[in-house]
Amino acid sequence: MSNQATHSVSIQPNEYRTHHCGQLNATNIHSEVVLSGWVNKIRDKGYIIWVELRDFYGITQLVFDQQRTNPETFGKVKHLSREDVIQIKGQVIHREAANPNIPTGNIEVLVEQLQCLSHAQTPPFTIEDQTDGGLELRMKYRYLDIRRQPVRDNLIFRHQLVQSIRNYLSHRHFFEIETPFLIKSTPEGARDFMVSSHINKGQYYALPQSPQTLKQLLMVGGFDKYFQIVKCFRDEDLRSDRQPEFTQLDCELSFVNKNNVMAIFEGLLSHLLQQFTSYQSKPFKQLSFEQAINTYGTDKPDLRFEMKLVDLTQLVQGKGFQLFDTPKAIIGMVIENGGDTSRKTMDQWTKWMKSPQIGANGLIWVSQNQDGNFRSSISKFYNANDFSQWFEKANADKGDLLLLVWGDRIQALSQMGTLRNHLAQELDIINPELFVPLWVTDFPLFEWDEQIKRYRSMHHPFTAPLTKDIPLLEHQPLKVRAQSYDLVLNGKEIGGGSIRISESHLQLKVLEILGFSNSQANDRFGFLIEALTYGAPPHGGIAWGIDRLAAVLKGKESIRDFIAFPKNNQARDLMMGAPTAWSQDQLQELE
RNA sequence: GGUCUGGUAGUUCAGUUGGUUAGAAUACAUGCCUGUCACGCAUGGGGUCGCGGGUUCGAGUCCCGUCCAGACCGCCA
Repeated sequence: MSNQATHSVSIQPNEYRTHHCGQLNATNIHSEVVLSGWVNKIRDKGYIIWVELRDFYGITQLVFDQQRTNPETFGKVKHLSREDVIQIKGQVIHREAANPNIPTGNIEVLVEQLQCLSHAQTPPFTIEDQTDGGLELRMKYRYLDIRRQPVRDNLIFRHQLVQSIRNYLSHRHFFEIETPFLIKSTPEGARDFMVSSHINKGQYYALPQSPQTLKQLLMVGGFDKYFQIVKCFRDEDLRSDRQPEFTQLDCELSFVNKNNVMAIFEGLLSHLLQQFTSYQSKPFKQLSFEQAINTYGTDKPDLRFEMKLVDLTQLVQGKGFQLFDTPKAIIGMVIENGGDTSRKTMDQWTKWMKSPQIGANGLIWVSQNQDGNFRSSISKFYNANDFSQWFEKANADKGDLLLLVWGDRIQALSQMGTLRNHLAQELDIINPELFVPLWVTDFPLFEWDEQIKRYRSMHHPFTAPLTKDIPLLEHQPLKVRAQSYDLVLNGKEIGGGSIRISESHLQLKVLEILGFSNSQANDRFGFLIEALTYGAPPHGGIAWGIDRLAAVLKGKESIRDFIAFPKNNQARDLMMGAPTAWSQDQLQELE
C-alpha cells in the first residue's frame, strides 16, 4: 500500500505532527504522538470506532473507544466524514488484531484529542487503488485522483526517472541550460501555439515545438555538452501517447559523430532500464530504416516478439491468380502454431484489416496442419507444391499459419506491420517483463508530400545527410539518407536525433530543396544560418519523450497517467475548463 | 477534417421485439453490533434516462440533429 520510496522518510516535528502516518511501529508503543492527515476510512462498531488516517507517507489506524476515550472526543468522531483533514493527539498502543498488509499494522493510536482542520464534502469517487471513478471524473477532480496511491506512484516514479537522467548526464559533463519559451515561429513541422506581446502590438511569439535551433546555437556558442528537461508545445491533435505540451530530454554535443551520440545514450537508457526494470544489459540492436520497414512494416518495430514479414511477390505471381498478379507486392507473415485458427477468427482479422483505419484489400490465409496438409482460402489457384515453397521462403513450419496481404508495396508492408502488433496483443504473446531497445538509423532525409507537392524533411531541416549521399542532393533527393537515429523501446519511439548540418551553404541547399529561396530561408532561419558562418563545430544530439519513456518503462499505453494535470482528447483541461473564449475587453487589455 | 464506441441514481453499470411505478452494486443518511481492517446487519433518501426535435396510442429503447467523453485514421519537421 505505502510507497517504498516514502514511508521510511522522517519528518521535522511541529504542532501538526510528531510523526507521519507511515512511520509508527511496535518500537513507538506508549509514545504520545500528534498526527495529521485525511480520513481514509471509518469503521464504526458503535462502542468502538476505527479511523484510518492517511497522509502522503502511509496509513495509521486510529481507535476511539467508549471506555478508554473521553466523551468529548468520542462525540466528535461521530461527525467525521471521509476525506476530512484532521489532527489528533494520542498514545501509540499495541494492535490486538494486527494487519500484516501495511507497515503500521502492528500498532494503532488511541486518540485523546481530535480536531477537524478542514471538513470535506463526499468525494465524487472513492479514494482507493481500485477507484469506482471513470476517467472523466478523475480528470475533473484530478486533485482527488492524485490522492490515490497508483497515481501518486506514477508521479513519484517520474521524479525518480528524471532525477536519474539528470545525475547520469551531469556526471558526464553535460550542463543543463534553460532556453526561452517565447521564441520565433518557424514554419515546417507542427502548428505553433501563439503568444501575444503588448509591447509589440500585432506581433506574436511562438512556444517552442522543441529547443532545436537554440541548442544548436549553444554548440556554436562553445558549449560542449548540453541537456535540458524541457516542455515542448505542439498544437496538433492528441492521442493517448500525445499531449499538446509534453516534456523532452533535449541534448546536444559538439565534435561528435553518429556513433558517439548513440553510444552515450545507449548507456543512459541501459542504465535506466537496469535501475527501474529487470533488464539485463546487452548491446542494443540496430536496424536501418529500410530494414525495419521491410522486416516489420514500421520504423518503430516491437522486437519483443518475432513475426517477421516476408516479401512473397515473386513466388506468388505468374500463376494466373489475378488478385495477386496485378498488385505491386504480396507481403506475408507467419503466425507460429496458428494452423488451427478458426475460420471465424480469421474472418474477424480480415474485417479488421479492411476497416477504413487499416485500409487493406483483404487478408488471405494458408495453414498447414501437423500431417503436412495445406488449407487455404485460395487453394483453387495454388497447389500444395506452391504452398510449401511459400512456407519455406517464410520460414514457416507444420502447424503454422501464413497470412498474406497484397497491394502497393509500402502500404502492404505497413498494413501487415499494423496487423503484427494487433495480433501480438490479441494472441497475448508479449512478455510484459521484457524490454527490447532498438536503434533505427539511416532514415531518408526527405519524403515527398503529395498534398503540397514538395519535399519535406522526414526529421527536421537541420539534419545532416550521410556524407556519401551528398552528391545525390541535386537530382535524387529521395535517395539521400540522413545521419539520424531513432531510439525505439518495445515498439514505441522514445527518442530521435541526428548529426546536424554545421555548414551554412549545405543548410541553404537543404532548405532550397524544401522549397525555400535564399531570402525566405534567411528570413526564417537567418539567425541560425548566420551563426553557422562564424565557426560552427560539427555537432549532433538527441531528444527523448520523457512522458512516453515513463509510460513504456511501466508498461502503460497512456502517458496521461504520468502527467499531474493532463489535457484530454480535445486538448481541454477538464479541471480548469481551459481553454476559454476571451471577451473583447480581455483581448483589448492585451494590447 | 474523418471513422468507431459510449452517455440511465453521487459513482460504476444492467435495462428483453417499443408497453404498468426504471433496477443492482457501491457511496450517502439513520439505527443496531465487545477488535474492525472490502467489517457485518436493518431501514431510508436519492433519476429532466446528456440536450433538442421526430415516428408512435405509448420512447431509456427506433430515426434525425446536437453536445460531451474515449479509441483510432489524417495530422504530429
